[in-house]
Amino acid sequence: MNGRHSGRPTLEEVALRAGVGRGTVSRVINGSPRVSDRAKAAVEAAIAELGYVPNRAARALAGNRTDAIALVIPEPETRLFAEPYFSDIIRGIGAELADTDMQLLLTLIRTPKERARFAQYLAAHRVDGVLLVSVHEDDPLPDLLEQLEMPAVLNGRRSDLESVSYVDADNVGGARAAVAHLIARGRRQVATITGPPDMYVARSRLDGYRQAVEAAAGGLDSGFDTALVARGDFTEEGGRRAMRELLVRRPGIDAVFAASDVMAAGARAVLRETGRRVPDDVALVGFEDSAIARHMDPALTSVRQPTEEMGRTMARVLLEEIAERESVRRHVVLATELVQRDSV
Amino acid sequence: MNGRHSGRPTLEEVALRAGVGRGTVSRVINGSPRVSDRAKAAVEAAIAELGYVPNRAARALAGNRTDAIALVIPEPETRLFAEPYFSDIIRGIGAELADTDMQLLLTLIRTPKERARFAQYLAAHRVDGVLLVSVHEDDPLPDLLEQLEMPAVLNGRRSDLESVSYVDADNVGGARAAVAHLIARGRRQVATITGPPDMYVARSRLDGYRQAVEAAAGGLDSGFDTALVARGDFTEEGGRRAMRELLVRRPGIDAVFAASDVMAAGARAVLRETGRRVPDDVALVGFEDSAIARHMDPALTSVRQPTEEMGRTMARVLLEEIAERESVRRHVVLATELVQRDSV
DNA sequence: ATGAAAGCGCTAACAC
DNA sequence: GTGTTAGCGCTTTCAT
Repeated sequence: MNGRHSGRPTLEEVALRAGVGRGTVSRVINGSPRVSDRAKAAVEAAIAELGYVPNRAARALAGNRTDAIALVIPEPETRLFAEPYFSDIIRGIGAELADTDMQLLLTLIRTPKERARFAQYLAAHRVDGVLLVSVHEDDPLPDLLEQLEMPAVLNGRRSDLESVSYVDADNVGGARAAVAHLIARGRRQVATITGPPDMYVARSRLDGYRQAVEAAAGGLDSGFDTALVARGDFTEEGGRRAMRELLVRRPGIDAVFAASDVMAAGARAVLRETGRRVPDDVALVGFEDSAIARHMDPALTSVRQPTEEMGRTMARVLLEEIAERESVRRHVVLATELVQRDSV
Repeated sequence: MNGRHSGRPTLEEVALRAGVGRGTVSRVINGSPRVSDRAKAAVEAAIAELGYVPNRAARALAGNRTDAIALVIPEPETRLFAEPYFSDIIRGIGAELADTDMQLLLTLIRTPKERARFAQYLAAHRVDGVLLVSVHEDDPLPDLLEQLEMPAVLNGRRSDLESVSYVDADNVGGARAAVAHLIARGRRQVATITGPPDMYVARSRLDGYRQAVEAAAGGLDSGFDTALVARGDFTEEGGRRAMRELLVRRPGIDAVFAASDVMAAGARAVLRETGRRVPDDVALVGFEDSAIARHMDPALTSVRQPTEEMGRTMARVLLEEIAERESVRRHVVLATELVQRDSV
């Protein structure tokens, strides 16, 4: 008998008050159908009167679960992936979790050492599931998760054959729509600035560009032309470099589709420096990962991703995976939207 | 005897392997000095061999603590407080927590109902401490935290007499520096766009403005003049409205200090619409809560807040409060920096 | 349908 | 110093 008692009512006290056994109280709390209405009512009354709140730690210990999921954010990416992405995703996750009593753990992973530590966490089953954002092709975490049979959902995928559940934006479709838009407006030399080719998202957006170009038939000066493709790295400086390259290779360019709005910002700066009017001389459409496009130039057309919805969907999918014991992989691709804010 | 055993080694197995009792293992894990070097070595070896990781739930249950802290974010604010603030704070907290084995719980609070639910969490002692951002004057949470004697740290304060621990930026000093800068550059009619007067941060920035104006003596056309003070609400539209008002009241304004960069953006738009050149005709300095200033106009001077450091400091202060049992309140004010990016 | 009882893995008090 | 033991509050058989 020690004085550790926290002062909060326990399940046992509820049972006493309701005049039932602890097992019954537990069943009521967990919504078991095997309780009489009478007992259920008594228990619920007792819970309300006592202001009983189950002890999470005890539950976790006895039930071998944690009622918590982790959102893993590779630190280097939090800067690159511009900020609204980050908070939109979190908002979405939060919205989905609101009615649950799942908790959201935020895990920033900066170094391999921290990754190792997180792997320990996972192995020790300290969370019921994991949400991963900005996953790189060579990220070891998804495979680890799979080995551990830990429910997990990625935002984006590592490749076409992604084996782990994921929620992704329709990058191909978004890019295609953007380029088709430019072509429909009469642009005849549409270039593109891509992301690093080892990122699936970059390849997808390039695919979309290519599809639109190839579908254009005679609407363009040429078919798919590698001279109109410049490689960026999703940074503004990368966008600048790519734009300069493009202007050297094809000075007559009259439109650019950038695989990210940050690169679009870089491209825009270069275009202006070289005396081109944007969007009149050279129209610019970017994939909107951040809100930079909006702030930089509220009139710029861009491909909007449903970031918050991605967050919601990720959480929903993860909860489903946790609920069923089997690991059925789910793949969800959400539509993007071409937000036309200019009259190019 | 049931098959629930998770497969992970337990403290007991470590004890067996090391040839000591469970108590000793526990002492080693928790860094108690009351263990012989011999025993300690044996235990550590066993831990390494078995790959033992303590079970958090069991620890929490037995030790009546959770090794987790919550970061509470009032949902309505996440949009208002522009995004980089948010991720910088989190980055800072994460950095500070990295060497700890504290977990960070993210709690979005959207509605009074959710707040009530969170209060339950707190009462049930599901976290060891709480970090609060963007606290309003009438927010009931800080007082609740105090009643519960739950360690807590705010970012910002509700008033001069804040009773809960807080970490804040030097709003008065930052504003004063900004206005002094404008005056030093020869501006003679410096206006200000404030935030809502029921927010301490807004009042502080106005105080700084006032101090600088009053210190300027003959450097300005007039002393502190309420006609040069327009009220905004930290939104861009609010900045616009305030700027229009100011131009009606004092068309000769040649400088504006905005209490946030979002409002500065609004003001800038209005200035340009009315044919003023920025910064030549009217110089603009804003408090940089977001990175909007940087993106919108990389050359704009602004008052930079050490957001990431605020996050780190908040976490550090909270950990200290948790470590000592007494609740000593700490108040930390971090310096801001005037980042001069133009030559106004 | 429900009470009793056996743990879940750990901490901390207690004895030696 | 170290082993032993009694819980922490809950879930989950197992009887009944």
